[in-house]
Amino acid sequence: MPEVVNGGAAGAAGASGAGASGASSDVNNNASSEQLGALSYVFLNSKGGMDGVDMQSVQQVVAAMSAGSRHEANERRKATEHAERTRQLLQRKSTWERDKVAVAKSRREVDAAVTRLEEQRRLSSVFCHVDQDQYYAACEEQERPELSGKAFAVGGIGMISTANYVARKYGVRSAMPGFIALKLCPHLIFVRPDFSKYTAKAQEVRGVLRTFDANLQVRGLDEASLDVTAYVKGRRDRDVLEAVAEKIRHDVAAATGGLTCSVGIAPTRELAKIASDRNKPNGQCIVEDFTREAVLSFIRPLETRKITGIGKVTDASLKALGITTVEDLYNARYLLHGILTPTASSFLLRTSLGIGAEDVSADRGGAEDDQQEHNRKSCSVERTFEPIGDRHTLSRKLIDIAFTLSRHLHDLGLRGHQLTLKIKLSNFEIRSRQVTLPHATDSSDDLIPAALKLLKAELPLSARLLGLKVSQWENENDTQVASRDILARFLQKGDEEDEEGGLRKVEEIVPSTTPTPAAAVAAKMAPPTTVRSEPWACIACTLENEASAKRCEACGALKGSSLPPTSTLALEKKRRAPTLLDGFASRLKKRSG
DNA sequence: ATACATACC
DNA sequence: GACTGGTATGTAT
Repeated sequence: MPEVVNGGAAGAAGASGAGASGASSDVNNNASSEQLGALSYVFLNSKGGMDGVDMQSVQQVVAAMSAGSRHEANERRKATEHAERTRQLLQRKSTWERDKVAVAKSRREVDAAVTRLEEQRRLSSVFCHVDQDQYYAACEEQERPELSGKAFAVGGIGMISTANYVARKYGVRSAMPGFIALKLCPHLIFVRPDFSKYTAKAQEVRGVLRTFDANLQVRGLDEASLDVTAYVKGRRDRDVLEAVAEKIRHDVAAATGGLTCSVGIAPTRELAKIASDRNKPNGQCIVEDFTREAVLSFIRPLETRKITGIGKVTDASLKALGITTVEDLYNARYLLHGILTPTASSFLLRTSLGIGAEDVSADRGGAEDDQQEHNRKSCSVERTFEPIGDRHTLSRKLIDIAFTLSRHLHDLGLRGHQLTLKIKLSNFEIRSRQVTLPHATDSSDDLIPAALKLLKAELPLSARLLGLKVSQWENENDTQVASRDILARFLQKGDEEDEEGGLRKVEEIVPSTTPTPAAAVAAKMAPPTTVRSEPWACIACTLENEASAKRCEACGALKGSSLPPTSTLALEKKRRAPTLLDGFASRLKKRSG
């Protein structure tokens, strides 16, 4: 749904304390890394339940805890890139401003677009956004009443998923590393996440919400967007809508044994979501009344960061252009149209008018509108670990991931044509490599060799994360396929015993006593005493190896068994990433040329 | 078609 | 000391 404005973090200045003062577009940051000073982390954005928090001192703790780390170094690297892109953005701004022809053209086009958008504005629908409060934490507290009133966080020392409201008073937030949270709140209790619990509760909640809109749209485990137009029979009186919001909150709490949620009601899904955040927790907000004027006065003063789709980076770019609020966004519409991509500028224009994506039916190709199930487009598994440079160890990790992914695909009844390897280097740089497979698959027999090949091409390196993603489903247009495949697999169940342990470690998959069928066959064909020049398939990772190889080239397992890894020096290749703003420049070139 | 960046929960 | 995991999408080449 959302777009990307892209551009620089630059905002550097703003960091923590007092916002960008006069902020008038003179942002002359030569962003040397020392000048960047305080880095901007997502979890430093004050959010619900953090009203009285001294963000200044939270910021200091975060900075102190991060100082000197590889992660911080990476953040600085990114900040420098952002600063450069912002510089280019401002450059293009001034070029555009001096080009009177371009400015005039922009005016014509945007004015026409605004007219068109206003024609499409619909104020007759009633949307309701439901957002569970501190969801994971609420689920946990329900089962462990002794946590009540105490500061706790769902997650671990590495990363926090959800902080309860008590912990938030200390500045602890989701997406914050646990060790930093612990510094902010020394008595913080960590609770291990239990997703099956949250999923089960989410189903209960959805059951309730479906009585208000059978076609609700879910967003993660703790959010849903409802079209309650039919439920309210088209009425939009304030008291009717307040009553609906109250009923939803009441019904959800009743059905879940007390889980609370916050509700927002508005003429678009986007506005309803923003409204739901206003009186959190356990509150509700109905946008004044369903008129153009009410909508505009609701959004105009909002900070751009409140808009779903405008994240940290985009927000910083907008700030560099002197844009802080939605009103600023509207006032800058000609400029934005002139210097951003059409997708980005039209998203921002629509947003600044408070017009919903659903009103602009052209986007979605109206016909296949309300598909019952959300169509998943990819399935992925990724794991973080202590930095590893040894290629055999990396291969084993990757094989484990492939088995897990295979099992997930299998459970979903999906087979894909595309395999993507994701690598996070030990310095936090992210790399991805993709192949198109000869046929759609969900099998580890296909995934493992392909994944290992992708990895091998990148070696040597030292990584802290590996991930695999499968996408591009077979028979995308055939909805029958999935269920047919599930049936097929059910019928072949006997063949799948080997696969069943997809989660087991490689070492467990290769018991040294019992040779796999492949190894047994290999043994018959080539007795150990004879050195036969036959290629062999590695038992551990299935890769075909040269006859002369004594060990698997990919995973290092000894021919006929698995083997402990040997170490390899970690070298990280240096690559130049093209930036989005480079692209803007070339697009402009095309235009004028 | 592939690689990278941004965003959301 | 320590900074996630899963999915979608936009942009460039």
